[in-house]
Amino acid sequence: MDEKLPLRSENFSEWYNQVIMRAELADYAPVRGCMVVRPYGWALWENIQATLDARFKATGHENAAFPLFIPMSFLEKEKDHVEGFSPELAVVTIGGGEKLEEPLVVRPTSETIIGHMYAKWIKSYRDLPILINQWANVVRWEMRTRLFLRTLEFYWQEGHTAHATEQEAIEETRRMLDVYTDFAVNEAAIPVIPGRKSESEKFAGAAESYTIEAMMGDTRALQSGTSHNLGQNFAKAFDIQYLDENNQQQFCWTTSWGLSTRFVGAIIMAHGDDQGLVLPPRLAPIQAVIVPIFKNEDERALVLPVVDKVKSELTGIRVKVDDRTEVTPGFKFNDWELRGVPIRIEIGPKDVEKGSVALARRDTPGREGKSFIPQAGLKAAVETMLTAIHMAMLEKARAFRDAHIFEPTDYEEFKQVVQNGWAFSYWCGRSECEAQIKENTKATTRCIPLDQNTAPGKCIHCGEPAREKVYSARAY
RNA sequence: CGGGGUGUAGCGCAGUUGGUAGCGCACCGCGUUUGGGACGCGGGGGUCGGCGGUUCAAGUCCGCCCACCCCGACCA
Repeated sequence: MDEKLPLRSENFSEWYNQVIMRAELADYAPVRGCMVVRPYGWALWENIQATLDARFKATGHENAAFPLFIPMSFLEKEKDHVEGFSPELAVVTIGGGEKLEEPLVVRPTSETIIGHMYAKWIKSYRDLPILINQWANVVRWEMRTRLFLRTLEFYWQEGHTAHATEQEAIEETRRMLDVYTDFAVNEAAIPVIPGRKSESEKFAGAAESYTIEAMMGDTRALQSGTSHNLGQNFAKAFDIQYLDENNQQQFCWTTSWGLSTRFVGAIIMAHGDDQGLVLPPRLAPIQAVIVPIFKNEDERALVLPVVDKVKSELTGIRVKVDDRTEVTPGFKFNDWELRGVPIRIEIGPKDVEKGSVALARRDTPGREGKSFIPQAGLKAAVETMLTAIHMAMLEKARAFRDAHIFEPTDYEEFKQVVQNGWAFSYWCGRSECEAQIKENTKATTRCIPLDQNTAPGKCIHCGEPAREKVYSARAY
Protein backbone atom coordinates (compact mmCIF):
# COMPACT_ATOMS: atom_id res chain seq x y z
CA MET A 1 0.00 0.00 0.00
CA ASP A 2 1.18 3.53 -0.78
CA GLU A 3 2.14 5.70 2.13
CA LYS A 4 0.10 8.66 0.99
CA LEU A 5 -3.65 8.85 0.59
CA PRO A 6 -5.03 10.13 -2.69
CA LEU A 7 -5.64 13.86 -2.38
CA ARG A 8 -9.14 14.69 -1.26
CA SER A 9 -9.34 17.56 -3.72
CA GLU A 10 -8.26 15.42 -6.66
CA ASN A 11 -10.24 12.23 -6.21
CA PHE A 12 -12.82 12.54 -3.50
CA SER A 13 -14.43 9.12 -3.86
CA GLU A 14 -11.12 7.26 -3.95
CA TRP A 15 -9.99 9.26 -0.94
CA TYR A 16 -13.23 8.25 0.83
CA ASN A 17 -12.80 4.53 0.13
CA GLN A 18 -9.17 4.46 1.15
CA VAL A 19 -9.73 6.38 4.38
CA ILE A 20 -12.31 3.81 5.42
CA MET A 21 -10.08 0.88 4.57
CA ARG A 22 -6.88 2.28 6.05
CA ALA A 23 -8.45 3.66 9.20
CA GLU A 24 -10.04 0.21 9.60
CA LEU A 25 -13.56 1.53 9.93
CA ALA A 26 -14.98 -1.12 7.61
CA ASP A 27 -14.12 -3.68 4.95
CA TYR A 28 -15.88 -5.20 1.97
CA ALA A 29 -17.83 -8.36 2.76
CA PRO A 30 -17.86 -11.38 0.42
CA VAL A 31 -21.38 -10.46 -0.70
CA ARG A 32 -21.70 -7.60 -3.17
CA GLY A 33 -22.81 -4.37 -1.55
CA CYS A 34 -22.37 -5.62 1.99
CA MET A 35 -19.79 -4.39 4.44
CA VAL A 36 -18.14 -5.53 7.63
CA VAL A 37 -18.04 -2.78 10.23
CA ARG A 38 -14.68 -3.23 11.97
CA PRO A 39 -14.14 -2.52 15.68
CA TYR A 40 -12.96 1.07 15.20
CA GLY A 41 -15.92 1.90 12.97
CA TRP A 42 -18.32 0.14 15.29
CA ALA A 43 -16.95 2.01 18.30
CA LEU A 44 -17.77 5.24 16.49
CA TRP A 45 -21.28 3.96 15.78
CA GLU A 46 -21.66 2.91 19.43
CA ASN A 47 -20.88 6.44 20.52
CA ILE A 48 -23.46 7.75 18.06
CA GLN A 49 -25.94 5.23 19.45
CA ALA A 50 -25.24 6.14 23.06
CA THR A 51 -25.78 9.84 22.62
CA LEU A 52 -28.87 9.43 20.44
CA ASP A 53 -30.33 6.80 22.74
CA ALA A 54 -30.01 9.17 25.70
CA ARG A 55 -31.88 11.83 23.71
CA PHE A 56 -34.64 9.37 22.81
CA LYS A 57 -35.06 8.35 26.46
CA ALA A 58 -35.08 11.99 27.53
CA THR A 59 -37.99 12.62 25.15
CA GLY A 60 -40.00 9.73 26.58
CA HIS A 61 -39.23 6.87 24.21
CA GLU A 62 -38.57 3.21 25.06
CA ASN A 63 -36.57 0.63 23.13
CA ALA A 64 -38.00 -2.64 21.86
CA ALA A 65 -37.18 -5.22 19.18
CA PHE A 66 -39.38 -6.34 16.30
CA PRO A 67 -38.73 -9.28 13.96
CA LEU A 68 -36.43 -9.28 10.94
CA PHE A 69 -39.01 -11.11 8.81
CA ILE A 70 -42.22 -9.48 7.65
CA PRO A 71 -45.02 -11.30 5.79
CA MET A 72 -45.09 -10.10 2.19
CA SER A 73 -48.80 -9.29 2.51
CA PHE A 74 -48.03 -6.64 5.16
CA LEU A 75 -45.97 -4.61 2.73
CA GLU A 76 -48.81 -4.71 0.23
CA LYS A 77 -51.32 -3.10 2.58
CA GLU A 78 -50.09 0.47 2.07
CA LYS A 79 -50.12 1.38 -1.61
CA ASP A 80 -47.33 3.99 -1.72
CA HIS A 81 -45.22 1.99 0.68
CA VAL A 82 -45.18 -1.17 -1.43
CA GLU A 83 -44.63 0.85 -4.61
CA GLY A 84 -41.66 2.56 -3.05
CA PHE A 85 -40.03 -0.49 -1.57
CA SER A 86 -40.87 -3.47 -3.80
CA PRO A 87 -37.94 -2.90 -6.19
CA GLU A 88 -35.45 -3.22 -3.37
CA LEU A 89 -36.82 -6.08 -1.28
CA ALA A 90 -34.95 -9.21 -0.31
CA VAL A 91 -37.49 -12.01 -0.07
CA VAL A 92 -37.19 -15.38 1.66
CA THR A 93 -39.15 -18.10 -0.11
CA ILE A 94 -37.65 -21.23 1.45
CA GLY A 95 -37.44 -22.09 5.14
CA GLY A 96 -36.13 -25.33 6.59
CA GLY A 97 -35.90 -26.77 3.11
CA GLU A 98 -39.59 -26.24 2.40
CA LYS A 99 -41.15 -23.66 0.13
CA LEU A 100 -42.98 -21.15 2.30
CA GLU A 101 -46.73 -20.69 2.04
CA GLU A 102 -46.20 -16.91 2.10
CA PRO A 103 -42.87 -15.30 1.21
CA LEU A 104 -41.16 -13.37 4.00
CA VAL A 105 -39.63 -10.01 3.35
CA VAL A 106 -36.38 -9.13 5.11
CA ARG A 107 -37.39 -5.79 6.65
CA PRO A 108 -36.45 -2.73 4.61
CA THR A 109 -38.05 -0.69 7.44
CA SER A 110 -40.59 -1.72 10.05
CA GLU A 111 -43.67 0.48 9.72
CA THR A 112 -45.82 -2.44 8.62
CA ILE A 113 -44.98 -5.01 11.26
CA ILE A 114 -44.96 -2.40 14.01
CA GLY A 115 -48.29 -1.05 12.72
CA HIS A 116 -49.69 -4.55 12.94
CA MET A 117 -48.60 -4.85 16.57
CA TYR A 118 -49.84 -1.37 17.46
CA ALA A 119 -53.29 -2.31 16.15
CA LYS A 120 -53.21 -5.21 18.58
CA TRP A 121 -51.99 -3.20 21.57
CA ILE A 122 -54.01 0.00 21.26
CA LYS A 123 -57.56 -0.11 22.58
CA SER A 124 -58.34 3.33 23.98
CA TYR A 125 -57.02 6.86 24.18
CA ARG A 126 -55.51 5.81 27.53
CA ASP A 127 -52.99 3.63 25.64
CA LEU A 128 -51.67 6.64 23.72
CA PRO A 129 -49.21 7.86 22.84
CA ILE A 130 -47.01 4.85 22.13
CA LEU A 131 -43.38 5.93 21.82
CA ILE A 132 -41.06 3.10 20.75
CA ASN A 133 -37.63 2.98 19.14
CA GLN A 134 -35.65 0.03 17.90
CA TRP A 135 -31.98 -0.37 17.04
CA ALA A 136 -31.86 -2.77 14.12
CA ASN A 137 -30.39 -3.81 10.82
CA VAL A 138 -32.44 -3.52 7.64
CA VAL A 139 -31.95 -4.67 4.04
CA ARG A 140 -32.59 -2.74 0.85
CA TRP A 141 -31.42 -4.31 -2.41
CA GLU A 142 -29.67 -1.28 -3.88
CA MET A 143 -28.15 -1.25 -7.36
CA ARG A 144 -25.16 0.88 -6.56
CA THR A 145 -23.50 0.72 -3.18
CA ARG A 146 -20.88 2.71 -1.27
CA LEU A 147 -19.37 1.85 2.10
CA PHE A 148 -21.55 3.37 4.85
CA LEU A 149 -23.50 5.58 2.43
CA ARG A 150 -25.50 2.89 0.71
CA THR A 151 -25.07 -0.80 1.48
CA LEU A 152 -27.53 -3.67 1.03
CA GLU A 153 -27.67 -4.13 4.77
CA PHE A 154 -27.29 -1.24 7.16
CA TYR A 155 -27.70 -0.51 10.84
CA TRP A 156 -29.95 2.20 12.18
CA GLN A 157 -32.54 3.15 14.69
CA GLU A 158 -36.16 3.54 13.72
CA GLY A 159 -38.61 5.29 16.02
CA HIS A 160 -42.31 4.51 15.63
CA THR A 161 -44.98 6.40 17.49
CA ALA A 162 -48.77 6.46 17.56
CA HIS A 163 -50.85 9.42 18.75
CA ALA A 164 -54.46 10.39 19.36
CA THR A 165 -54.35 13.62 17.40
CA GLU A 166 -52.79 14.94 14.24
CA GLN A 167 -51.32 17.83 16.18
CA GLU A 168 -49.45 15.48 18.54
CA ALA A 169 -48.05 13.51 15.61
CA ILE A 170 -46.86 16.69 13.90
CA GLU A 171 -45.21 17.82 17.12
CA GLU A 172 -43.48 14.45 17.52
CA THR A 173 -42.20 14.53 13.95
CA ARG A 174 -40.75 18.00 14.49
CA ARG A 175 -39.41 17.17 17.96
CA MET A 176 -37.36 14.27 16.59
CA LEU A 177 -36.10 16.39 13.71
CA ASP A 178 -34.87 18.80 16.38
CA VAL A 179 -33.23 15.93 18.24
CA TYR A 180 -31.34 14.94 15.09
CA THR A 181 -30.31 18.53 14.44
CA ASP A 182 -29.07 18.92 17.99
CA PHE A 183 -27.16 15.66 17.75
CA ALA A 184 -25.55 16.57 14.42
CA VAL A 185 -24.45 20.03 15.58
CA ASN A 186 -23.49 19.35 19.19
CA GLU A 187 -22.04 15.84 18.95
CA ALA A 188 -20.85 15.45 15.36
CA ALA A 189 -20.01 19.12 14.71
CA ILE A 190 -21.94 18.97 11.44
CA PRO A 191 -24.04 22.09 10.76
CA VAL A 192 -27.11 20.54 9.15
CA ILE A 193 -30.06 22.28 7.55
CA PRO A 194 -33.41 20.93 8.71
CA GLY A 195 -36.36 21.10 6.39
CA ARG A 196 -39.30 19.45 4.68
CA LYS A 197 -38.93 17.04 1.76
CA SER A 198 -40.63 17.73 -1.55
CA GLU A 199 -43.41 15.40 -2.72
CA SER A 200 -41.05 13.38 -4.93
CA GLU A 201 -38.41 12.97 -2.23
CA LYS A 202 -40.90 11.96 0.46
CA PHE A 203 -40.81 8.60 2.27
CA ALA A 204 -43.04 5.98 0.64
CA GLY A 205 -46.28 6.19 2.59
CA ALA A 206 -45.68 9.43 4.51
CA ALA A 207 -47.88 12.52 4.64
CA GLU A 208 -44.81 14.70 5.21
CA SER A 209 -41.11 13.89 5.44
CA TYR A 210 -38.50 16.02 7.14
CA THR A 211 -34.75 15.78 6.79
CA ILE A 212 -31.48 17.12 8.04
CA GLU A 213 -29.22 17.86 5.10
CA ALA A 214 -25.47 18.12 5.48
CA MET A 215 -22.86 19.39 3.04
CA MET A 216 -19.96 17.05 2.36
CA GLY A 217 -16.39 18.14 1.58
CA ASP A 218 -17.06 17.95 -2.17
CA THR A 219 -20.17 20.16 -1.69
CA ARG A 220 -22.59 17.32 -2.40
CA ALA A 221 -25.55 16.99 -0.05
CA LEU A 222 -26.21 14.05 2.24
CA GLN A 223 -29.56 13.31 3.83
CA SER A 224 -28.33 12.47 7.30
CA GLY A 225 -31.52 11.73 9.22
CA THR A 226 -35.24 11.73 8.51
CA SER A 227 -38.49 12.17 10.43
CA HIS A 228 -41.86 11.32 8.91
CA ASN A 229 -45.38 12.33 9.73
CA LEU A 230 -47.29 9.29 8.46
CA GLY A 231 -50.72 10.87 8.91
CA GLN A 232 -53.35 8.15 9.13
CA ASN A 233 -51.98 6.20 6.14
CA PHE A 234 -50.58 3.31 8.13
CA ALA A 235 -53.29 3.53 10.79
CA LYS A 236 -55.88 2.93 8.07
CA ALA A 237 -53.84 0.22 6.33
CA PHE A 238 -53.29 -1.67 9.58
CA ASP A 239 -56.45 -0.71 11.39
CA ILE A 240 -54.75 1.07 14.27
CA GLN A 241 -57.81 2.44 16.09
CA TYR A 242 -58.62 3.68 19.57
CA LEU A 243 -61.76 4.51 21.46
CA ASP A 244 -61.84 8.20 22.36
CA GLU A 245 -63.34 9.90 25.43
CA ASN A 246 -66.76 9.95 23.74
CA ASN A 247 -66.70 6.20 23.08
CA GLN A 248 -66.03 6.74 19.35
CA GLN A 249 -63.57 4.65 17.29
CA GLN A 250 -60.81 6.85 15.85
CA PHE A 251 -57.79 6.14 13.69
CA CYS A 252 -54.41 6.92 15.22
CA TRP A 253 -51.85 9.32 13.78
CA THR A 254 -48.40 7.76 13.46
CA THR A 255 -44.81 8.88 12.90
CA SER A 256 -41.47 7.27 12.17
CA TRP A 257 -37.94 8.61 12.21
CA GLY A 258 -34.52 7.14 11.55
CA LEU A 259 -30.80 7.74 11.48
CA SER A 260 -28.39 5.14 10.10
CA THR A 261 -24.75 4.11 9.82
CA ARG A 262 -24.81 6.43 6.81
CA PHE A 263 -24.09 9.11 9.38
CA VAL A 264 -20.60 7.64 9.76
CA GLY A 265 -20.13 8.50 6.09
CA ALA A 266 -21.30 12.04 6.85
CA ILE A 267 -18.66 12.40 9.56
CA ILE A 268 -15.93 11.11 7.25
CA MET A 269 -16.86 13.36 4.34
CA ALA A 270 -17.77 16.50 6.27
CA HIS A 271 -14.60 16.69 8.35
CA GLY A 272 -11.87 14.61 6.71
CA ASP A 273 -8.73 16.12 5.18
CA ASP A 274 -5.76 15.00 3.09
CA GLN A 275 -4.26 13.24 6.12
CA GLY A 276 -7.40 11.16 6.65
CA LEU A 277 -10.18 11.17 9.20
CA VAL A 278 -10.86 14.07 11.52
CA LEU A 279 -13.25 12.78 14.17
CA PRO A 280 -15.47 15.06 16.23
CA PRO A 281 -14.14 14.83 19.82
CA ARG A 282 -17.46 13.89 21.45
CA LEU A 283 -17.92 10.84 19.22
CA ALA A 284 -14.30 9.79 18.67
CA PRO A 285 -13.59 6.26 20.00
CA ILE A 286 -10.18 7.50 21.13
CA GLN A 287 -10.10 11.15 22.20
CA ALA A 288 -6.40 11.33 23.00
CA VAL A 289 -3.56 9.00 22.08
CA ILE A 290 -0.30 8.97 24.02
CA VAL A 291 2.84 8.25 22.03
CA PRO A 292 5.83 7.48 24.24
CA ILE A 293 9.23 8.41 22.81
CA PHE A 294 12.56 6.89 23.79
CA LYS A 295 15.85 5.95 22.14
CA ASN A 296 17.12 3.25 24.46
CA GLU A 297 16.37 1.16 27.52
CA ASP A 298 17.41 3.91 29.93
CA GLU A 299 15.09 6.43 28.36
CA ARG A 300 12.35 3.83 28.16
CA ALA A 301 12.61 3.22 31.89
CA LEU A 302 12.36 6.96 32.40
CA VAL A 303 9.46 7.65 30.05
CA LEU A 304 7.04 4.75 30.60
CA PRO A 305 6.25 5.47 34.27
CA VAL A 306 5.37 9.05 33.33
CA VAL A 307 3.16 7.78 30.51
CA ASP A 308 1.30 5.56 32.99
CA LYS A 309 0.92 8.39 35.44
CA VAL A 310 -0.38 10.83 32.81
CA LYS A 311 -2.83 8.24 31.51
CA SER A 312 -4.20 7.50 34.97
CA GLU A 313 -4.81 11.18 35.57
CA LEU A 314 -6.88 11.65 32.42
CA THR A 315 -10.01 10.16 33.95
CA GLY A 316 -13.21 10.48 31.98
CA ILE A 317 -11.30 10.93 28.72
CA ARG A 318 -11.02 8.08 26.22
CA VAL A 319 -7.24 7.64 26.14
CA LYS A 320 -5.07 5.07 24.41
CA VAL A 321 -1.37 4.49 24.91
CA ASP A 322 0.34 3.41 21.70
CA ASP A 323 2.98 1.10 23.12
CA ARG A 324 3.82 -0.66 19.87
CA THR A 325 7.55 -1.35 19.68
CA GLU A 326 7.70 -2.37 16.04
CA VAL A 327 7.00 1.08 14.59
CA THR A 328 8.65 4.45 15.12
CA PRO A 329 6.98 7.50 16.69
CA GLY A 330 6.88 9.19 13.30
CA PHE A 331 4.86 6.31 11.91
CA LYS A 332 2.48 6.50 14.85
CA PHE A 333 1.89 10.23 14.32
CA ASN A 334 0.75 9.59 10.77
CA ASP A 335 -1.22 6.53 11.75
CA TRP A 336 -3.31 8.28 14.40
CA GLU A 337 -3.83 11.28 12.17
CA LEU A 338 -5.21 8.95 9.52
CA ARG A 339 -7.53 7.53 12.17
CA GLY A 340 -8.70 11.01 13.13
CA VAL A 341 -7.85 10.99 16.86
CA PRO A 342 -8.49 14.58 18.05
CA ILE A 343 -5.47 14.97 20.35
CA ARG A 344 -2.02 13.40 20.37
CA ILE A 345 0.08 13.54 23.50
CA GLU A 346 3.82 12.99 23.02
CA ILE A 347 5.91 12.14 26.06
CA GLY A 348 9.70 11.82 25.69
CA PRO A 349 12.85 12.29 27.76
CA LYS A 350 12.70 16.07 27.38
CA ASP A 351 9.17 16.10 28.75
CA VAL A 352 10.15 13.92 31.69
CA GLU A 353 12.92 16.37 32.47
CA LYS A 354 10.73 19.47 32.14
CA GLY A 355 7.52 18.00 33.55
CA SER A 356 5.73 18.78 30.32
CA VAL A 357 4.05 17.02 27.40
CA ALA A 358 3.65 17.91 23.74
CA LEU A 359 0.03 18.25 22.60
CA ALA A 360 -0.97 18.13 18.94
CA ARG A 361 -4.44 19.00 17.64
CA ARG A 362 -5.74 16.91 14.77
CA ASP A 363 -7.80 19.75 13.33
CA THR A 364 -4.74 22.03 13.08
CA PRO A 365 -1.96 20.39 11.05
CA GLY A 366 1.72 21.08 11.47
CA ARG A 367 3.63 23.08 14.02
CA GLU A 368 0.74 25.47 14.54
CA GLY A 369 -1.32 22.73 16.16
CA LYS A 370 1.45 21.65 18.50
CA SER A 371 1.91 23.07 21.99
CA PHE A 372 3.98 22.20 25.04
CA ILE A 373 2.18 22.26 28.34
CA PRO A 374 2.91 21.20 31.94
CA GLN A 375 1.88 17.75 33.12
CA ALA A 376 0.23 19.37 36.11
CA GLY A 377 -3.33 20.31 35.16
CA LEU A 378 -3.16 18.33 31.92
CA LYS A 379 -6.65 16.91 32.31
CA ALA A 380 -8.24 20.36 32.31
CA ALA A 381 -6.09 21.38 29.35
CA VAL A 382 -7.14 18.31 27.35
CA GLU A 383 -10.81 18.84 28.17
CA THR A 384 -10.58 22.47 27.11
CA MET A 385 -8.83 21.49 23.92
CA LEU A 386 -11.44 18.84 23.07
CA THR A 387 -14.16 21.47 23.37
CA ALA A 388 -12.11 23.92 21.33
CA ILE A 389 -11.62 21.31 18.61
CA HIS A 390 -15.35 20.62 18.52
CA MET A 391 -16.12 24.31 18.15
CA ALA A 392 -13.43 24.83 15.53
CA MET A 393 -14.64 21.84 13.48
CA LEU A 394 -18.23 23.06 13.60
CA GLU A 395 -17.16 26.56 12.60
CA LYS A 396 -14.98 25.30 9.78
CA ALA A 397 -17.77 23.10 8.41
CA ARG A 398 -20.25 25.98 8.71
CA ALA A 399 -17.94 28.41 6.93
CA PHE A 400 -17.35 25.88 4.14
CA ARG A 401 -21.06 25.24 3.79
CA ASP A 402 -21.99 28.93 3.75
CA ALA A 403 -19.31 29.66 1.19
CA HIS A 404 -20.89 27.08 -1.11
CA ILE A 405 -24.54 28.07 -0.79
CA PHE A 406 -25.63 30.45 -3.54
CA GLU A 407 -28.84 32.32 -4.26
CA PRO A 408 -29.07 32.30 -8.05
CA THR A 409 -31.51 34.72 -9.65
CA ASP A 410 -31.99 32.97 -12.99
CA TYR A 411 -31.84 29.43 -14.31
CA GLU A 412 -28.51 29.88 -16.09
CA GLU A 413 -26.91 30.92 -12.84
CA PHE A 414 -28.69 28.05 -11.07
CA LYS A 415 -27.18 25.49 -13.44
CA GLN A 416 -23.79 27.03 -12.82
CA VAL A 417 -23.84 27.05 -9.01
CA VAL A 418 -25.12 23.51 -8.46
CA GLN A 419 -22.02 22.18 -10.18
CA ASN A 420 -20.01 23.16 -7.14
CA GLY A 421 -22.41 24.03 -4.35
CA TRP A 422 -26.03 24.33 -3.31
CA ALA A 423 -28.64 26.65 -4.74
CA PHE A 424 -31.19 28.36 -2.50
CA SER A 425 -33.91 29.61 -4.78
CA TYR A 426 -37.63 29.94 -5.44
CA TRP A 427 -39.59 26.91 -6.56
CA CYS A 428 -43.20 26.84 -7.70
CA GLY A 429 -43.77 23.49 -6.02
CA ARG A 430 -44.55 21.52 -9.18
CA SER A 431 -42.91 18.12 -9.61
CA GLU A 432 -42.45 18.72 -13.35
CA CYS A 433 -40.07 21.61 -12.68
CA GLU A 434 -38.21 19.53 -10.14
CA ALA A 435 -37.87 16.64 -12.58
CA GLN A 436 -36.59 18.86 -15.37
CA ILE A 437 -34.06 20.51 -13.08
CA LYS A 438 -32.84 17.08 -12.08
CA GLU A 439 -32.53 16.00 -15.69
CA ASN A 440 -30.61 19.13 -16.70
CA THR A 441 -28.33 19.46 -13.71
CA LYS A 442 -28.48 16.25 -11.61
CA ALA A 443 -29.44 18.49 -8.71
CA THR A 444 -32.40 17.41 -6.59
CA THR A 445 -34.57 19.28 -4.14
CA ARG A 446 -32.85 18.64 -0.84
CA CYS A 447 -35.16 20.43 1.55
CA ILE A 448 -37.58 23.23 2.07
CA PRO A 449 -36.50 25.07 5.22
CA LEU A 450 -39.14 25.49 7.91
CA ASP A 451 -40.68 28.76 9.01
CA GLN A 452 -39.79 30.81 5.97
CA ASN A 453 -40.51 34.52 6.09
CA THR A 454 -39.73 34.81 2.43
CA ALA A 455 -41.56 37.28 0.25
CA PRO A 456 -43.24 35.63 -2.76
CA GLY A 457 -41.04 35.32 -5.84
CA LYS A 458 -40.77 33.51 -9.15
CA CYS A 459 -39.79 29.87 -9.73
CA ILE A 460 -36.14 29.64 -10.78
CA HIS A 461 -37.07 27.19 -13.54
CA CYS A 462 -40.46 28.16 -14.98
CA GLY A 463 -40.87 31.73 -13.72
CA GLU A 464 -44.35 31.05 -12.33
CA PRO A 465 -45.25 32.54 -8.92
CA ALA A 466 -43.54 30.78 -5.99
CA ARG A 467 -44.11 31.12 -2.27
CA GLU A 468 -41.08 29.23 -0.95
CA LYS A 469 -37.36 28.93 -1.43
CA VAL A 470 -35.70 25.50 -1.48
CA TYR A 471 -32.21 24.07 -1.35
CA SER A 472 -31.16 22.19 -4.46
CA ALA A 473 -27.96 20.23 -4.81
CA ARG A 474 -26.36 17.16 -6.18
CA ALA A 475 -26.65 14.52 -3.51
CA TYR A 476 -25.33 11.15 -2.38
C1' C B 1 -30.07 -3.03 -16.19
C1' G B 2 -26.67 -0.06 -19.85
C1' G B 3 -21.28 1.84 -20.51
C1' G B 4 -16.10 1.22 -18.89
C1' G B 5 -12.32 -1.36 -16.09
C1' U B 6 -9.93 -5.23 -13.20
C1' G B 7 -9.17 -10.44 -11.57
C1' U B 8 -1.48 -13.56 -10.58
C1' A B 9 1.01 -14.28 -2.40
C1' G B 10 -2.72 -10.46 2.77
C1' C B 11 -2.34 -5.50 -0.33
C1' G B 12 -0.33 -3.00 -4.87
C1' C B 13 1.54 -4.77 -9.37
C1' A B 14 5.14 -7.13 -13.41
C1' G B 15 5.17 -11.48 -16.30
C1' U B 16 8.38 -10.73 -23.68
C1' U B 17 7.23 -14.80 -29.94
C1' G B 18 3.22 -20.14 -25.21
C1' G B 19 8.71 -23.36 -22.36
C1' U B 20 10.28 -24.75 -14.32
C1' A B 21 5.74 -17.80 -11.46
C1' G B 22 8.47 -12.83 -9.92
C1' C B 23 8.96 -7.58 -7.58
C1' G B 24 7.50 -3.85 -3.76
C1' C B 25 4.85 -3.38 0.75
C1' A B 26 2.88 -6.24 4.69
C1' C B 27 4.06 -10.79 7.75
C1' C B 28 7.92 -14.06 10.84
C1' G B 29 13.29 -14.31 13.08
C1' C B 30 17.90 -11.71 14.58
C1' G B 31 20.56 -7.15 15.09
C1' U B 32 20.95 -1.87 14.82
C1' U B 33 17.19 2.14 15.24
C1' U B 34 13.08 5.47 17.56
C1' G B 35 10.75 13.87 18.94
C1' G B 36 7.04 13.40 11.65
C1' G B 37 5.88 7.38 7.58
C1' A B 38 13.87 3.60 9.96
C1' C B 39 17.60 0.08 8.06
C1' G B 40 20.48 -4.52 7.24
C1' C B 41 20.63 -9.81 6.91
C1' G B 42 17.75 -14.26 6.84
C1' G B 43 12.82 -16.59 6.13
C1' G B 44 7.45 -18.24 5.24
C1' G B 45 3.61 -17.69 1.93
C1' G B 46 0.52 -19.19 -4.99
C1' U B 47 -4.85 -25.03 -7.07
C1' C B 48 -2.35 -17.43 -11.68
C1' G B 49 -11.20 -15.86 -10.48
C1' G B 50 -13.96 -20.63 -12.40
C1' C B 51 -15.13 -24.24 -16.23
C1' G B 52 -14.11 -25.99 -21.00
C1' G B 53 -11.10 -25.95 -25.59
C1' U B 54 -6.36 -25.58 -28.79
C1' U B 55 -1.25 -27.54 -27.85
C1' C B 56 4.12 -32.05 -26.61
C1' A B 57 3.50 -27.71 -23.26
C1' A B 58 -1.29 -22.32 -21.22
C1' G B 59 -0.70 -17.07 -16.16
C1' U B 60 0.00 -16.16 -21.59
C1' C B 61 -4.15 -18.20 -27.27
C1' C B 62 -9.83 -19.21 -27.96
C1' G B 63 -14.97 -19.77 -25.83
C1' C B 64 -18.38 -19.49 -21.88
C1' C B 65 -19.35 -18.17 -16.91
C1' C B 66 -18.50 -15.63 -12.17
C1' A B 67 -16.95 -11.76 -8.95
C1' C B 68 -15.54 -6.95 -7.69
C1' C B 69 -14.59 -1.67 -8.73
C1' C B 70 -15.78 3.00 -11.44
C1' C B 71 -19.56 6.00 -14.42
C1' G B 72 -25.24 6.51 -15.40
C1' A B 73 -31.18 5.42 -14.20
C1' C B 74 -33.52 4.10 -8.24
C1' C B 75 -32.51 4.97 -2.92
C1' A B 76 -31.27 6.31 4.04
